[in-house]
Formats: sequence, C-alpha cells, structure tokens
Amino acid sequence: MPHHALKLAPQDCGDCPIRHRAVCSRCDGPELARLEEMKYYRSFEAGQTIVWSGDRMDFVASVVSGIASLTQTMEDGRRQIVGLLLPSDFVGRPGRVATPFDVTATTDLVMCCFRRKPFEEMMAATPHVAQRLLEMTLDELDAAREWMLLLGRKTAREKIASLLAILARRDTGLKAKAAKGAISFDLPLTREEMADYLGLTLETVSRQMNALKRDGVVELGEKRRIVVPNFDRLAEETGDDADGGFLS
Amino acid sequence: MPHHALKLAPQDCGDCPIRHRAVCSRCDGPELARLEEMKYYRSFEAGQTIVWSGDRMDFVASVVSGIASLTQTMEDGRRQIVGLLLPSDFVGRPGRVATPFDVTATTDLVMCCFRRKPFEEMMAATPHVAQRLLEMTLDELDAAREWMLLLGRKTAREKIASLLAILARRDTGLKAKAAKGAISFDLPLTREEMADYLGLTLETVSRQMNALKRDGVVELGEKRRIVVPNFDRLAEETGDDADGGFLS
DNA sequence: CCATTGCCTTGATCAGGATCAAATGAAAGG
DNA sequence: CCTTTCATTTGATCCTGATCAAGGCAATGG
Repeated sequence: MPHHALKLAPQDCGDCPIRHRAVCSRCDGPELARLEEMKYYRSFEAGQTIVWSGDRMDFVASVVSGIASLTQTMEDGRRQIVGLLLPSDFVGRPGRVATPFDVTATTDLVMCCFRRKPFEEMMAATPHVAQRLLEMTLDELDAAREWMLLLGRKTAREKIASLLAILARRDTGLKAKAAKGAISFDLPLTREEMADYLGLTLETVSRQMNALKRDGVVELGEKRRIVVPNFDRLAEETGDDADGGFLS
Repeated sequence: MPHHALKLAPQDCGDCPIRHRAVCSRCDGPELARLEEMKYYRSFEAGQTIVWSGDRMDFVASVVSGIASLTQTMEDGRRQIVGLLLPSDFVGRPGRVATPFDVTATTDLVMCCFRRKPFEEMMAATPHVAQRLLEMTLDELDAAREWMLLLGRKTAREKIASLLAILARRDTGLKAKAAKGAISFDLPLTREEMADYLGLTLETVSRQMNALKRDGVVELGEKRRIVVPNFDRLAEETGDDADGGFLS
C-alpha cells in the first residue's frame, strides 16, 4: 500500500497531455469549463481492477496516462484481452450503466473521470463531444476488426511481431515513413498479458520472442526493454502488406 | 446475368422494413423527407463485391435485406471475415472515403444508399442520425470484442456452436427467454464462409457440424436447413456462461 | 544472508486443428 | 441423359501451438 504523492494529475484542462486527442478535443472554452466542473481524477495501481464485467459504472473516463485493458474471462478461466486502452482512449459507454468487460489497470494509471449524468446531458446539449466520440469509436471498431484478422489467421510469430510493431510505432512518433535508426521502448505487458491479448499461451509467447531475438529482428534488453534495430524488418514479420495501408 | 424484376425495394421510408432499427430510426418527418431525397436503392447478387478494400466509396448505406460481409485478406490468401452485416446494419464511414475492408454480398442483397456529401451535411446539421449511428457503432464494437474472445480462446466446437446460436437467436425473434420448441433456420453461409468467419478451415467446420449432429445438438436438413431441437443444449456448447449476459 | 515471490525460459510430450487427397452429392446446363 | 461445377464430406497424416513440468533469475522482505 504505497503512499502516492497526492498530486494525481493536471487539474487544468489547459495543460492536459491528452487535451488534443481525447473525447474533449473538439470542445470550445465554455464546453471545457462545463467539463471541468464534472470531472475528477482517479489513479490506480498496476493490477487493480477498475470495474468488473456486469458492474454498474457511474462514470465515463479518459485514460490520461498508463494503460488499461478490457478483458473477458470464460468460466474455466480462459482469458482474452479484447482491448488495450492507451492515453486519450475513452472508457465506458454513454447510455449504458453496465460494462460488458472487466476493466483493469495494466500499468499504474490515471484517469480523468466524468460523472455520468452531467456528461450525458452535455452530450445531448452540444454536439462536439458526441462527434468526437463517434470518430473515436469508429477508429476502435476498425482496430478491433484488424485484431480479428490477427486472432483468426496469423501464426504465433506473426502475432508477436504485429504486437511489437504496434507498440513500437506508438511509442515513437513514427507515423510517417519510419525513422531510419533503431527504435526502442519498454514492453508494458507481461508474457501472460501478451498471451491473453494474442490468443496464445505464455510459453509460446516466450519461445517466439526468443526466436525473433535469435533471428535478429529484436533485441531483448534488461527489464523489458525492447530494441528494434530495423523496423521494416519487423514489419515484414507481421504478415501485413507493406505500408500498413493509409486511408482517409 | 439474370434479369431482376426492377422493383428493387420499398421506395417509401414509411413502409421500409428496417425503418425502426436503422441509422434513420430516430429521424422525424422533415429529416426523413431529406433522407428520401438523397437515397437510392441498389441490389447485388450473392457473391458480388460491393467495394474493395482501399477503394473510394461515394456513399454510405443501410442493409435492407440479405447479408453482406466485411472481409480482410492477407497476401498469401488467408482470409478473415471481420463482420457480418445484417438488415438495418450500416455500411461505410462518414468522414472517410476509403473502406479498410472488402465489402461483399454474401446473399442477394438490397441496400439503401445515401450520397455521401448530403448525408454528411445532414449529420452536421441535425443530431438524430449521428446519435443513432453512435449507438449502433458502440453495439458493433461490443460485438467485435465478443468475437475476439471466440477467435482467440474458443475451441472449434464452441466456435461452431456460438455461430449457430447467434444465427438461431436472430432468425427467430427469441430475445427473451427461449421459445420452448424446436427452432429452425437456413444457414446463409457456405462451409468456407463459416470457416473464414470463425478462423477455421472448411474441413474442420464440416467435421464439427457433423459432430454436433451426431451428438443430437442440431439436425442438418435439406439445403442448409438447420434444426435446433433444444436451444439451451446448443447454448451449453458455446462456452459462454448461462444467459448470455443481458445489460442495460 | 536466505527465503519467498513473480516473471521468464526451456524441455518433453501431446493433441487439436491444418493440410493434402479423394470421393460423394446436388444443382444447372447442354 | 450426361457433363460440369460447386459444396460438402471423409480419410490419412502432419505440424503448430498447447500442456505439463522444471529450473533460472531478479527483486523484495524478514
């Protein structure tokens, strides 16, 4: 039970790190002011459960920092992570009080929570939140469908490579043509979590990680550090076609 | 190239079969009138491709009758169906002209198409379409995440049973406590399509279908007819917990 | 310092589903 | 009627990833 510093997060939307990407990104001054009034921060330690599947959830929220995961568990214990929530991602569903999935803090986590009632009223009154939420939800739906291809058709090696490529791409700002040099980042997931996300066992994850290492695709540093000497090489291992398909 | 009867579909929103569930379900009189002006019907034969992944799509649409599927294909031919679009489901994405997936008519299909430009203008001007679309998209996202559990963690038998249960539930209006008697419906998918949806091979699908038949869970009638003598029995085979989890 | 715990690796074996190959059945057309 | 085509079934074999079982390693705490 560690004693956190009590400063939980930025209190002012003005200097919020996710201000430009989150559900509030389209809001103007008065709307932001209204959100400020209904918001509060909560932080969670790695491993903590935020809500259980089926439970009542009286708030909706944005992830400010850290990673949360959406998990589904079968009676006999088989588990599947059905979504990773990264900073600026939205949690909860306006109009539904119960979540269909467990929501868990995968790393230490700070969320910006909005009381459900006023948030829903605001969505009904002004369009900007709903517009942005629609856009974000459509993006997540596309991502979920890409994950369905991974789960249904990719080999273990391709699954691992795909996950690493996604994390690498995100942890460096390389949206456009890859930075030439080596990329490195910290894995935010244990082998077991990777397995539950990829539909594998943790042993298979371990073996395939080491296979990629042996083949020079990645280097495994100390303490979950991953180095990708050549991103294109990693991308080839994902099974996806070349560029990754840019759309608009 | 069969010559269809030229009456393609209901021309009047008033007697449209999907009026109460589709993206237009919240619209009032004037809004409907506006939609009538921008809409047109198109029909497709089973097997036809509606749009290819990456292609420009100048309309968005609702499925009126029949089934369409969203498909992703890897370079070496591995395929995954990432969504089945049933009557009232929405196709296309406001704000994006390119689709990330192939859209194909799985059965003969009628769609109610809206020209993109006026549709987007209408979404910006009045809230009802966007509200309903958000709700539908959130539902689809939940469904996609449930499918991720199926793809990642269920056995072949559970996958087949889950698919049959979904089709059975939908093809009879048994929302609430199951009708006691036998349920029957026509499979709208070939073995290969089932395989591509479930992340299996068609041989495995065939074998597991016959295994379920041998075990008395389903009867396979003539011409893709499926009879489910006891729905609860089928539900037990899906691996999901009891009721299927009702939320609100 | 040693014991514990959590995470990861490695090895041996197994099995579920894939793959390869044929045969059967049913519908459509000449 | 026969041929063709497409969907499905069935069989034999293979292989990827699961399962079972230890063991290593680093951090933590007594």
